[in-house]
Amino acid sequence: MTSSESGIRGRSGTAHSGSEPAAGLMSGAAARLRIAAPSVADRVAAELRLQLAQGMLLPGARLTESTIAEQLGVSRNTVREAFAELAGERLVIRQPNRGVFVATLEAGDVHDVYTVRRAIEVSAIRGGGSPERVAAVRAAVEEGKAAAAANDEEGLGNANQHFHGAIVALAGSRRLNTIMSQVLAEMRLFFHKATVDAHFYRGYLADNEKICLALEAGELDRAGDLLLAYLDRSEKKQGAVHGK
Amino acid sequence: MTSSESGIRGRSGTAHSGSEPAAGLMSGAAARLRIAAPSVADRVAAELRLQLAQGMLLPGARLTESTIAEQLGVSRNTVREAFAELAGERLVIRQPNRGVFVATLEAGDVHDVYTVRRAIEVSAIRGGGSPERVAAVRAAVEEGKAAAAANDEEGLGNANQHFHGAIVALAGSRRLNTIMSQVLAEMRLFFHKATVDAHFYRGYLADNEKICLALEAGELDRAGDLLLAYLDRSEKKQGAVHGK
DNA sequence: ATTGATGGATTGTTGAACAATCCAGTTTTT
DNA sequence: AAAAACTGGATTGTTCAACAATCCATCAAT
Repeated sequence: MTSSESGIRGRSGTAHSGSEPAAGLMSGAAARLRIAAPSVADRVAAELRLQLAQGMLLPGARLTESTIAEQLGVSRNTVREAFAELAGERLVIRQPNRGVFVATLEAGDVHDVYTVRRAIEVSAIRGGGSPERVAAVRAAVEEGKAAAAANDEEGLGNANQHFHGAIVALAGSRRLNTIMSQVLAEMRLFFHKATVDAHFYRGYLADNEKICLALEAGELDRAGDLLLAYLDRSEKKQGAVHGK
Repeated sequence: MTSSESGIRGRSGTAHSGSEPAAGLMSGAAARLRIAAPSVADRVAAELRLQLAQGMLLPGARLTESTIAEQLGVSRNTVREAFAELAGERLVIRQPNRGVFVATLEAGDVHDVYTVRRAIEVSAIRGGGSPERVAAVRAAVEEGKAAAAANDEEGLGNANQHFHGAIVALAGSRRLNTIMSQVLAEMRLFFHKATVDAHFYRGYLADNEKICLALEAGELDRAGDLLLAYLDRSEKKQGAVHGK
Protein backbone atom coordinates (compact mmCIF):
# COMPACT_ATOMS: atom_id res chain seq x y z
CA MET A 1 0.00 0.00 0.00
CA THR A 2 2.98 2.24 0.51
CA SER A 3 3.38 3.77 -2.95
CA SER A 4 4.70 1.21 -5.35
CA GLU A 5 4.00 2.90 -8.61
CA SER A 6 3.13 6.40 -7.50
CA GLY A 7 6.54 7.66 -8.49
CA ILE A 8 9.12 9.76 -6.76
CA ARG A 9 9.82 12.23 -9.44
CA GLY A 10 9.38 15.89 -8.68
CA ARG A 11 10.27 18.34 -11.33
CA SER A 12 12.16 18.02 -14.56
CA GLY A 13 12.86 15.26 -17.01
CA THR A 14 12.39 15.13 -20.72
CA ALA A 15 9.58 12.66 -20.47
CA HIS A 16 7.68 14.71 -17.94
CA SER A 17 4.64 16.62 -19.05
CA GLY A 18 1.88 16.73 -16.40
CA SER A 19 1.89 19.37 -13.70
CA GLU A 20 0.88 17.81 -10.40
CA PRO A 21 1.64 20.33 -7.65
CA ALA A 22 4.52 18.51 -5.98
CA ALA A 23 2.88 15.78 -3.89
CA GLY A 24 2.93 16.61 -0.20
CA LEU A 25 5.95 14.64 0.85
CA MET A 26 7.91 17.50 2.38
CA SER A 27 5.61 19.48 4.56
CA GLY A 28 7.37 20.34 7.81
CA ALA A 29 11.05 20.54 7.06
CA ALA A 30 10.61 22.67 3.98
CA ALA A 31 11.76 26.16 4.79
CA ARG A 32 14.82 25.58 6.97
CA LEU A 33 17.22 28.37 6.17
CA ARG A 34 19.58 27.29 3.42
CA ILE A 35 18.87 23.61 3.99
CA ALA A 36 17.36 22.76 0.71
CA ALA A 37 14.95 20.32 -0.85
CA PRO A 38 16.15 16.75 -1.10
CA SER A 39 17.18 15.61 -4.51
CA VAL A 40 15.35 12.86 -6.33
CA ALA A 41 18.17 10.48 -5.52
CA ASP A 42 17.71 11.29 -1.86
CA ARG A 43 14.03 10.62 -2.08
CA VAL A 44 14.64 7.32 -3.77
CA ALA A 45 17.04 6.40 -0.99
CA ALA A 46 14.45 7.46 1.56
CA GLU A 47 11.77 5.36 -0.06
CA LEU A 48 14.01 2.33 -0.10
CA ARG A 49 15.04 2.94 3.48
CA LEU A 50 11.38 2.92 4.37
CA GLN A 51 10.68 -0.30 2.56
CA LEU A 52 13.68 -1.82 4.25
CA ALA A 53 12.47 -0.76 7.67
CA GLN A 54 9.01 -2.13 7.04
CA GLY A 55 10.32 -5.47 5.98
CA MET A 56 9.03 -5.24 2.45
CA LEU A 57 12.53 -5.94 1.30
CA LEU A 58 14.02 -8.80 3.22
CA PRO A 59 17.71 -9.36 3.85
CA GLY A 60 19.40 -11.02 0.92
CA ALA A 61 16.83 -9.79 -1.56
CA ARG A 62 18.20 -8.52 -4.79
CA LEU A 63 17.61 -4.97 -5.89
CA THR A 64 17.72 -4.70 -9.64
CA GLU A 65 18.53 -1.25 -10.89
CA SER A 66 16.21 -1.21 -13.86
CA THR A 67 13.28 -2.63 -11.92
CA ILE A 68 13.47 -0.03 -9.19
CA ALA A 69 14.07 2.72 -11.68
CA GLU A 70 10.91 1.71 -13.44
CA GLN A 71 8.82 1.25 -10.30
CA LEU A 72 9.78 4.67 -8.99
CA GLY A 73 9.62 6.42 -12.31
CA VAL A 74 13.23 7.46 -12.17
CA SER A 75 16.30 6.90 -14.27
CA ARG A 76 18.76 4.13 -13.66
CA ASN A 77 21.56 6.56 -12.93
CA THR A 78 19.56 8.16 -10.19
CA VAL A 79 18.83 4.80 -8.60
CA ARG A 80 22.52 4.16 -8.75
CA GLU A 81 23.21 7.29 -6.75
CA ALA A 82 20.66 6.23 -4.18
CA PHE A 83 22.37 2.87 -3.92
CA ALA A 84 25.66 4.59 -3.20
CA GLU A 85 24.02 6.33 -0.26
CA LEU A 86 22.47 3.17 1.12
CA ALA A 87 25.66 1.21 0.67
CA GLY A 88 27.41 3.83 2.78
CA GLU A 89 24.88 3.12 5.49
CA ARG A 90 25.48 -0.60 5.15
CA LEU A 91 21.83 -1.21 4.44
CA VAL A 92 22.63 -2.76 1.11
CA ILE A 93 25.71 -4.50 -0.16
CA ARG A 94 27.17 -4.02 -3.56
CA GLN A 95 28.64 -7.03 -5.23
CA PRO A 96 30.49 -5.75 -8.25
CA ASN A 97 29.03 -6.87 -11.51
CA ARG A 98 26.41 -8.88 -9.65
CA GLY A 99 24.15 -6.29 -8.17
CA VAL A 100 23.10 -4.86 -4.85
CA PHE A 101 21.42 -6.93 -2.19
CA VAL A 102 19.71 -6.10 1.03
CA ALA A 103 22.34 -6.52 3.71
CA THR A 104 22.30 -9.64 5.82
CA LEU A 105 23.73 -9.68 9.31
CA GLU A 106 25.83 -12.69 10.20
CA ALA A 107 26.36 -13.86 13.74
CA GLY A 108 29.57 -11.84 13.94
CA ASP A 109 27.76 -8.72 12.85
CA VAL A 110 25.32 -8.99 15.72
CA HIS A 111 28.16 -8.87 18.18
CA ASP A 112 29.76 -6.06 16.25
CA VAL A 113 26.62 -3.97 16.31
CA TYR A 114 26.25 -4.48 20.03
CA THR A 115 29.84 -3.43 20.53
CA VAL A 116 29.04 -0.15 18.88
CA ARG A 117 25.90 0.25 20.94
CA ARG A 118 27.72 -0.43 24.18
CA ALA A 119 30.32 2.18 23.36
CA ILE A 120 27.87 4.85 22.35
CA GLU A 121 24.95 4.33 24.64
CA VAL A 122 26.89 3.76 27.82
CA SER A 123 29.09 6.74 27.16
CA ALA A 124 26.07 8.89 26.52
CA ILE A 125 24.20 7.90 29.64
CA ARG A 126 27.28 8.28 31.83
CA GLY A 127 27.51 11.86 30.66
CA GLY A 128 23.98 12.62 31.77
CA GLY A 129 22.01 15.29 29.98
CA SER A 130 19.77 18.30 30.25
CA PRO A 131 16.37 17.88 31.94
CA GLU A 132 14.58 18.06 28.61
CA ARG A 133 16.67 15.24 27.23
CA VAL A 134 16.13 13.13 30.31
CA ALA A 135 12.44 13.83 29.92
CA ALA A 136 12.63 12.45 26.40
CA VAL A 137 13.99 9.20 27.76
CA ARG A 138 11.14 9.07 30.25
CA ALA A 139 8.68 9.73 27.47
CA ALA A 140 9.98 6.75 25.54
CA VAL A 141 9.57 4.54 28.59
CA GLU A 142 5.95 5.63 28.98
CA GLU A 143 5.38 5.12 25.29
CA GLY A 144 6.51 1.55 25.76
CA LYS A 145 4.16 0.98 28.67
CA ALA A 146 1.26 2.35 26.71
CA ALA A 147 2.03 0.10 23.77
CA ALA A 148 2.26 -2.87 26.08
CA ALA A 149 -1.09 -2.04 27.60
CA ALA A 150 -2.61 -1.77 24.14
CA ASN A 151 -0.96 -5.03 23.11
CA ASP A 152 0.63 -3.15 20.24
CA GLU A 153 3.60 -5.29 19.40
CA GLU A 154 4.98 -3.04 16.71
CA GLY A 155 4.52 0.03 18.87
CA LEU A 156 6.51 -1.71 21.55
CA GLY A 157 9.40 -2.22 19.21
CA ASN A 158 9.30 1.39 18.13
CA ALA A 159 9.17 2.61 21.71
CA ASN A 160 12.20 0.54 22.52
CA GLN A 161 14.13 2.11 19.68
CA HIS A 162 13.01 5.55 20.79
CA PHE A 163 14.26 4.76 24.25
CA HIS A 164 17.73 3.94 23.07
CA GLY A 165 17.72 6.79 20.64
CA ALA A 166 16.84 9.15 23.45
CA ILE A 167 19.69 7.82 25.54
CA VAL A 168 22.19 8.58 22.83
CA ALA A 169 20.59 11.96 22.31
CA LEU A 170 21.54 12.81 25.89
CA ALA A 171 25.01 13.53 24.62
CA GLY A 172 23.67 16.11 22.20
CA SER A 173 26.03 15.06 19.48
CA ARG A 174 24.87 15.20 15.90
CA ARG A 175 27.37 12.59 14.82
CA LEU A 176 26.57 10.22 17.64
CA ASN A 177 22.91 10.53 16.77
CA THR A 178 23.37 9.67 13.14
CA ILE A 179 25.67 6.78 13.97
CA MET A 180 23.06 5.44 16.32
CA SER A 181 20.24 5.74 13.84
CA GLN A 182 22.28 3.93 11.25
CA VAL A 183 22.98 1.14 13.67
CA LEU A 184 19.34 0.94 14.63
CA ALA A 185 18.41 0.83 10.97
CA GLU A 186 20.78 -2.06 10.52
CA MET A 187 19.20 -3.91 13.39
CA ARG A 188 15.68 -3.26 12.21
CA LEU A 189 16.76 -4.92 9.02
CA PHE A 190 16.95 -8.30 10.57
CA PHE A 191 14.53 -7.89 13.43
CA HIS A 192 11.88 -9.12 11.12
CA LYS A 193 13.01 -12.60 11.88
CA ALA A 194 13.09 -12.08 15.61
CA THR A 195 9.85 -10.21 16.02
CA VAL A 196 7.80 -13.28 15.34
CA ASP A 197 8.23 -13.92 19.02
CA ALA A 198 5.54 -11.71 20.46
CA HIS A 199 7.08 -11.48 23.91
CA PHE A 200 10.34 -10.24 22.55
CA TYR A 201 10.27 -6.70 23.83
CA ARG A 202 8.02 -7.29 26.82
CA GLY A 203 10.90 -8.28 29.02
CA TYR A 204 12.73 -5.06 28.34
CA LEU A 205 10.06 -2.81 29.78
CA ALA A 206 11.14 -3.28 33.37
CA ASP A 207 14.77 -2.77 32.41
CA ASN A 208 14.04 0.47 30.66
CA GLU A 209 12.10 1.68 33.67
CA LYS A 210 14.95 0.92 36.04
CA ILE A 211 17.54 2.55 33.81
CA CYS A 212 15.39 5.61 33.45
CA LEU A 213 14.88 5.89 37.19
CA ALA A 214 18.60 5.73 37.82
CA LEU A 215 19.15 8.37 35.19
CA GLU A 216 16.52 10.65 36.66
CA ALA A 217 18.05 10.20 40.09
CA GLY A 218 21.38 11.33 38.73
CA GLU A 219 23.01 7.99 39.50
CA LEU A 220 24.75 7.97 36.18
CA ASP A 221 27.29 5.27 36.83
CA ARG A 222 24.64 2.90 38.01
CA ALA A 223 22.49 3.75 35.04
CA GLY A 224 25.46 2.96 32.84
CA ASP A 225 26.01 -0.39 34.50
CA LEU A 226 22.37 -1.31 34.16
CA LEU A 227 22.37 -0.35 30.52
CA LEU A 228 25.50 -2.35 29.93
CA ALA A 229 23.97 -5.43 31.52
CA TYR A 230 20.86 -4.92 29.47
CA LEU A 231 22.81 -4.77 26.24
CA ASP A 232 24.73 -7.90 27.08
CA ARG A 233 21.56 -9.79 27.76
CA SER A 234 19.92 -8.43 24.67
CA GLU A 235 22.85 -9.48 22.55
CA LYS A 236 22.73 -12.97 23.93
CA LYS A 237 19.05 -13.22 23.14
CA GLN A 238 19.65 -11.95 19.64
CA GLY A 239 22.42 -14.43 19.09
CA ALA A 240 20.08 -17.19 20.18
CA VAL A 241 17.38 -16.23 17.73
CA HIS A 242 19.82 -16.20 14.87
CA GLY A 243 22.31 -18.72 13.66
CA LYS A 244 24.65 -19.82 16.47
CA MET B 1 53.25 15.11 -7.93
CA THR B 2 50.52 12.78 -6.82
CA SER B 3 48.83 11.98 -10.12
CA SER B 4 46.88 14.94 -11.33
CA GLU B 5 46.32 14.00 -14.92
CA SER B 6 47.35 10.37 -14.96
CA GLY B 7 43.76 9.25 -14.92
CA ILE B 8 41.86 6.76 -12.87
CA ARG B 9 40.14 4.85 -15.60
CA GLY B 10 40.63 1.13 -15.77
CA ARG B 11 38.81 -0.77 -18.44
CA SER B 12 35.93 0.12 -20.69
CA GLY B 13 34.53 3.29 -22.15
CA THR B 14 33.63 4.16 -25.68
CA ALA B 15 36.41 6.70 -25.97
CA HIS B 16 39.00 4.24 -24.78
CA SER B 17 41.28 2.67 -27.36
CA GLY B 18 44.77 2.03 -26.03
CA SER B 19 45.59 -1.18 -24.19
CA GLU B 20 47.86 -0.35 -21.27
CA PRO B 21 47.98 -3.40 -19.00
CA ALA B 22 46.01 -2.01 -16.07
CA ALA B 23 48.48 0.18 -14.17
CA GLY B 24 49.71 -1.47 -11.00
CA LEU B 25 47.37 0.16 -8.53
CA MET B 26 45.92 -2.98 -6.99
CA SER B 27 48.71 -5.38 -6.26
CA GLY B 28 48.23 -6.87 -2.81
CA ALA B 29 44.52 -6.99 -2.18
CA ALA B 30 43.66 -8.35 -5.59
CA ALA B 31 42.72 -11.96 -5.17
CA ARG B 32 40.73 -11.91 -1.93
CA LEU B 33 38.05 -14.52 -2.33
CA ARG B 34 34.91 -12.93 -3.74
CA ILE B 35 35.91 -9.48 -2.57
CA ALA B 36 36.24 -7.81 -5.89
CA ALA B 37 38.07 -5.00 -7.58
CA PRO B 38 36.97 -1.50 -6.66
CA SER B 39 34.87 0.29 -9.21
CA VAL B 40 36.05 3.39 -10.96
CA ALA B 41 33.79 5.47 -8.77
CA ASP B 42 35.46 3.98 -5.72
CA ARG B 43 38.86 4.81 -7.08
CA VAL B 44 37.81 8.36 -7.78
CA ALA B 45 36.56 8.64 -4.21
CA ALA B 46 39.83 7.20 -2.97
CA GLU B 47 41.87 9.66 -4.99
CA LEU B 48 39.86 12.57 -3.66
CA ARG B 49 40.12 11.25 -0.13
CA LEU B 50 43.86 11.22 -0.59
CA GLN B 51 44.00 14.75 -1.86
CA LEU B 52 41.82 15.81 1.03
CA ALA B 53 44.10 14.14 3.54
CA GLN B 54 47.17 15.72 2.03
CA GLY B 55 45.70 19.15 2.17
CA MET B 56 45.66 19.67 -1.56
CA LEU B 57 42.01 20.45 -1.26
CA LEU B 58 41.37 22.83 1.56
CA PRO B 59 38.13 23.12 3.53
CA GLY B 60 35.59 25.22 1.77
CA ALA B 61 37.10 24.62 -1.65
CA ARG B 62 34.65 23.93 -4.38
CA LEU B 63 34.72 20.69 -6.30
CA THR B 64 33.31 21.15 -9.74
CA GLU B 65 31.99 17.98 -11.31
CA SER B 66 33.15 18.62 -14.83
CA THR B 67 36.61 19.72 -13.77
CA ILE B 68 37.28 16.64 -11.72
CA ALA B 69 35.75 14.41 -14.32
CA GLU B 70 38.16 15.85 -16.84
CA GLN B 71 41.21 15.76 -14.60
CA LEU B 72 40.66 12.14 -13.72
CA GLY B 73 39.57 11.06 -17.16
CA VAL B 74 36.20 9.91 -15.97
CA SER B 75 32.63 10.74 -16.72
CA ARG B 76 30.62 13.28 -14.79
CA ASN B 77 28.18 10.65 -13.59
CA THR B 78 30.96 8.62 -12.09
CA VAL B 79 32.31 11.63 -10.26
CA ARG B 80 28.82 12.13 -8.99
CA GLU B 81 28.75 8.66 -7.50
CA ALA B 82 32.07 9.28 -5.83
CA PHE B 83 30.68 12.48 -4.35
CA ALA B 84 27.80 10.53 -2.86
CA GLU B 85 30.29 8.32 -1.09
CA LEU B 86 32.33 11.20 0.24
CA ALA B 87 29.27 13.09 1.33
CA GLY B 88 28.26 10.06 3.36
CA GLU B 89 31.59 10.30 5.11
CA ARG B 90 31.05 14.01 5.73
CA LEU B 91 34.24 14.86 3.92
CA VAL B 92 32.38 16.99 1.45
CA ILE B 93 29.11 18.82 1.68
CA ARG B 94 26.56 18.95 -1.03
CA GLN B 95 24.68 22.16 -1.49
CA PRO B 96 21.85 21.42 -3.87
CA ASN B 97 22.14 23.22 -7.15
CA ARG B 98 25.29 24.92 -5.95
CA GLY B 99 27.84 22.19 -5.87
CA VAL B 100 29.93 20.20 -3.47
CA PHE B 101 32.49 21.77 -1.20
CA VAL B 102 35.20 20.39 1.00
CA ALA B 103 33.69 20.17 4.45
CA THR B 104 34.56 22.83 7.00
CA LEU B 105 34.45 22.13 10.71
CA GLU B 106 32.90 24.81 12.86
CA ALA B 107 33.66 25.23 16.52
CA GLY B 108 30.68 23.08 17.40
CA ASP B 109 31.89 20.31 15.16
CA VAL B 110 35.16 20.10 17.00
CA HIS B 111 33.34 19.38 20.21
CA ASP B 112 31.09 16.96 18.43
CA VAL B 113 33.98 15.01 16.99
CA TYR B 114 35.61 14.77 20.37
CA THR B 115 32.38 13.52 21.86
CA VAL B 116 32.45 10.66 19.41
CA ARG B 117 36.08 9.97 20.12
CA ARG B 118 35.50 9.93 23.86
CA ALA B 119 32.71 7.43 23.48
CA ILE B 120 34.55 5.11 21.18
CA GLU B 121 38.11 5.27 22.39
CA VAL B 122 37.39 5.12 26.08
CA SER B 123 35.00 2.25 25.64
CA ALA B 124 37.54 0.38 23.58
CA ILE B 125 40.40 0.80 26.00
CA ARG B 126 38.24 -0.13 28.98
CA GLY B 127 37.51 -3.41 27.27
CA GLY B 128 41.17 -4.26 26.93
CA GLY B 129 42.31 -6.42 24.07
CA SER B 130 44.41 -9.35 22.95
CA PRO B 131 48.18 -9.15 23.42
CA GLU B 132 48.72 -8.59 19.72
CA ARG B 133 46.39 -5.63 19.72
CA VAL B 134 48.01 -4.16 22.78
CA ALA B 135 51.31 -4.64 21.02
CA ALA B 136 49.98 -2.59 18.13
CA VAL B 137 49.29 0.27 20.51
CA ARG B 138 52.81 0.01 21.85
CA ALA B 139 54.16 0.00 18.31
CA ALA B 140 52.37 3.27 17.58
CA VAL B 141 53.90 4.82 20.68
CA GLU B 142 57.37 3.81 19.59
CA GLU B 143 56.67 5.06 16.11
CA GLY B 144 55.90 8.43 17.64
CA LYS B 145 59.12 8.49 19.62
CA ALA B 146 61.13 7.65 16.54
CA ALA B 147 59.45 10.41 14.57
CA ALA B 148 60.14 12.86 17.36
CA ALA B 149 63.79 11.88 17.45
CA ALA B 150 64.01 12.37 13.71
CA ASN B 151 62.23 15.70 13.97
CA ASP B 152 59.69 14.38 11.51
CA GLU B 153 56.67 16.53 12.18
CA GLU B 154 54.39 14.80 9.73
CA GLY B 155 55.46 11.38 10.95
CA LEU B 156 54.56 12.49 14.44
CA GLY B 157 51.07 13.33 13.38
CA ASN B 158 50.67 10.02 11.64
CA ALA B 159 51.97 8.12 14.63
CA ASN B 160 49.47 9.87 16.83
CA GLN B 161 46.64 8.83 14.58
CA HIS B 162 47.95 5.29 14.52
CA PHE B 163 47.99 5.33 18.27
CA HIS B 164 44.35 6.24 18.54
CA GLY B 165 43.42 3.92 15.73
CA ALA B 166 45.14 1.09 17.55
CA ILE B 167 43.23 1.86 20.70
CA VAL B 168 39.92 1.58 18.93
CA ALA B 169 41.11 -1.57 17.22
CA LEU B 170 41.42 -3.15 20.65
CA ALA B 171 37.70 -3.74 20.53
CA GLY B 172 38.06 -5.73 17.33
CA SER B 173 34.93 -4.22 15.86
CA ARG B 174 34.79 -3.60 12.15
CA ARG B 175 32.17 -0.93 12.55
CA LEU B 176 33.96 0.85 15.33
CA ASN B 177 37.10 0.86 13.21
CA THR B 178 35.44 2.42 10.21
CA ILE B 179 33.67 4.99 12.35
CA MET B 180 36.99 5.93 13.89
CA SER B 181 38.78 6.24 10.57
CA GLN B 182 36.04 8.45 9.28
CA VAL B 183 36.30 10.67 12.30
CA LEU B 184 40.05 10.81 11.96
CA ALA B 185 39.67 11.69 8.30
CA GLU B 186 37.39 14.52 9.29
CA MET B 187 39.93 15.82 11.75
CA ARG B 188 42.79 15.56 9.30
CA LEU B 189 40.73 17.76 7.10
CA PHE B 190 41.22 20.78 9.26
CA PHE B 191 44.45 19.87 10.96
CA HIS B 192 46.18 21.65 8.18
CA LYS B 193 45.53 24.86 9.96
CA ALA B 194 46.71 23.58 13.29
CA THR B 195 49.82 21.79 12.19
CA VAL B 196 51.64 25.03 11.51
CA ASP B 197 52.51 24.90 15.18
CA ALA B 198 55.46 22.55 15.12
CA HIS B 199 55.20 21.56 18.76
CA PHE B 200 51.64 20.48 18.37
CA TYR B 201 52.02 16.77 18.83
CA ARG B 202 55.17 16.82 20.91
CA GLY B 203 53.26 17.22 24.11
CA TYR B 204 51.18 14.16 23.48
CA LEU B 205 54.10 11.77 23.42
CA ALA B 206 54.33 11.47 27.18
CA ASP B 207 50.58 11.02 27.47
CA ASN B 208 50.55 8.23 24.95
CA GLU B 209 53.35 6.51 26.80
CA LYS B 210 51.51 6.67 30.10
CA ILE B 211 48.28 5.44 28.62
CA CYS B 212 50.05 2.60 26.93
CA LEU B 213 51.80 1.59 30.13
CA ALA B 214 48.54 1.46 32.02
CA LEU B 215 47.03 -0.60 29.27
CA GLU B 216 49.92 -3.03 29.26
CA ALA B 217 49.68 -3.33 33.02
CA GLY B 218 46.04 -4.28 32.68
CA GLU B 219 44.90 -1.23 34.62
CA LEU B 220 42.13 -0.62 32.18
CA ASP B 221 40.06 1.81 34.19
CA ARG B 222 43.05 3.98 34.85
CA ALA B 223 44.00 3.83 31.20
CA GLY B 224 40.49 4.94 30.35
CA ASP B 225 40.67 7.86 32.74
CA LEU B 226 44.00 8.98 31.35
CA LEU B 227 42.72 8.77 27.84
CA LEU B 228 39.64 10.73 28.79
CA ALA B 229 41.73 13.47 30.33
CA TYR B 230 43.92 13.49 27.28
CA LEU B 231 40.99 13.93 24.96
CA ASP B 232 39.58 16.76 27.03
CA ARG B 233 42.86 18.59 26.94
CA SER B 234 43.29 17.93 23.26
CA GLU B 235 39.85 19.28 22.53
CA LYS B 236 40.57 22.42 24.45
CA LYS B 237 43.76 22.98 22.51
CA GLN B 238 41.95 22.41 19.25
CA GLY B 239 39.26 24.84 20.22
CA ALA B 240 41.93 27.40 20.96
CA VAL B 241 43.58 27.07 17.59
CA HIS B 242 40.30 27.53 15.80
CA GLY B 243 37.63 30.14 16.15
CA LYS B 244 36.51 30.31 19.79
C1' DA C 1 20.33 52.35 -3.02
C1' DT C 2 17.15 49.03 -3.84
C1' DT C 3 14.88 46.43 -7.27
C1' DG C 4 14.58 43.98 -11.48
C1' DA C 5 16.09 41.82 -15.60
C1' DT C 6 19.57 39.06 -18.36
C1' DG C 7 22.79 35.57 -19.54
C1' DG C 8 26.25 32.36 -18.48
C1' DA C 9 27.80 28.61 -15.66
C1' DT C 10 26.81 24.52 -13.03
C1' DT C 11 24.01 21.15 -11.16
C1' DG C 12 20.16 17.60 -11.48
C1' DT C 13 18.26 14.18 -14.16
C1' DT C 14 17.29 11.63 -18.09
C1' DG C 15 17.79 8.23 -21.96
C1' DA C 16 20.45 5.58 -24.87
C1' DA C 17 24.40 3.14 -25.90
C1' DC C 18 27.94 -0.50 -25.36
C1' DA C 19 31.72 -3.24 -23.01
C1' DA C 20 32.48 -6.33 -19.17
C1' DT C 21 30.88 -9.67 -16.31
C1' DC C 22 28.10 -13.19 -14.48
C1' DC C 23 24.86 -17.14 -14.74
C1' DA C 24 22.27 -21.03 -16.06
C1' DG C 25 21.60 -24.20 -19.46
C1' DT C 26 23.54 -26.83 -23.23
C1' DT C 27 27.05 -29.00 -25.70
C1' DT C 28 31.21 -31.21 -25.95
C1' DT C 29 35.03 -33.86 -24.21
C1' DT C 30 37.08 -37.32 -21.40
C1' DA D 1 28.07 -40.10 -16.48
C1' DA D 2 31.19 -36.56 -14.71
C1' DA D 3 33.96 -32.77 -15.90
C1' DA D 4 35.04 -29.13 -18.96
C1' DA D 5 34.06 -25.81 -22.42
C1' DC D 6 30.87 -23.11 -24.77
C1' DT D 7 27.00 -20.65 -25.51
C1' DG D 8 23.24 -16.61 -25.09
C1' DG D 9 20.75 -13.64 -22.22
C1' DA D 10 20.50 -10.63 -18.37
C1' DT D 11 22.53 -7.13 -15.50
C1' DT D 12 25.98 -4.11 -14.12
C1' DG D 13 29.57 -0.45 -15.01
C1' DT D 14 30.52 3.49 -17.43
C1' DT D 15 30.18 6.87 -20.84
C1' DC D 16 28.04 10.51 -23.52
C1' DA D 17 24.90 14.04 -24.95
C1' DA D 18 21.02 16.56 -24.03
C1' DC D 19 18.05 19.74 -21.46
C1' DA D 20 15.45 21.79 -17.42
C1' DA D 21 16.21 24.09 -13.07
C1' DT D 22 18.80 26.83 -10.33
C1' DC D 23 22.17 30.01 -8.90
C1' DC D 24 25.13 34.11 -9.43
C1' DA D 25 27.32 38.14 -10.98
C1' DT D 26 26.63 41.95 -13.86
C1' DC D 27 24.17 45.48 -15.54
C1' DA D 28 20.04 48.40 -16.20
C1' DA D 29 16.11 50.92 -14.44
C1' DT D 30 13.54 53.08 -11.03
